Amino acid sequence: MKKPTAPAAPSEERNFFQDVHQVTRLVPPGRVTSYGAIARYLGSGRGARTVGYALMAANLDALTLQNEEPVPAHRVVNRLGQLTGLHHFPTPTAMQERLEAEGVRVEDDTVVDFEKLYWDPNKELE
DNA sequence: ATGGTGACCACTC
DNA sequence: AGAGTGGCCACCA
Repeated sequence: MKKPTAPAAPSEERNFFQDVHQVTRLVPPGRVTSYGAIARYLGSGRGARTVGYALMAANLDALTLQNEEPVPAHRVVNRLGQLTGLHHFPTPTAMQERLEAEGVRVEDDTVVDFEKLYWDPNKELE
């Protein structure tokens, strides 16, 4: 058995993280989703904060994996469509650049037509 | 072990 | 209608 006081895998993510990464990868290009939607989809409901945390870890992980499929964290924005996490990207413009590269218009760090591009895993995937 | 923080959201007054 | 507080999950000191 293992030691309950010591983490089995410090570098490995927890169930929640893995789940968040999975859902984020399901987001189609040109589409955006919100932390709350993912949190709700996972059953966390109000654990949106952890979702954002997982996204950050996902980005760092993507750099580490490099060979694996990165997590399109740039497709995840807050409920208002704002690129709140752009500060945590490798570059402050990486998130916006990537979104625009996919056809998503970003103005003032906010996704234009956010509700139109909004991709809800609960509804789309269901 | 406890407290505080964090890419947030929802409810209540 | 606007503002304030709690809640959720995970990590760090």
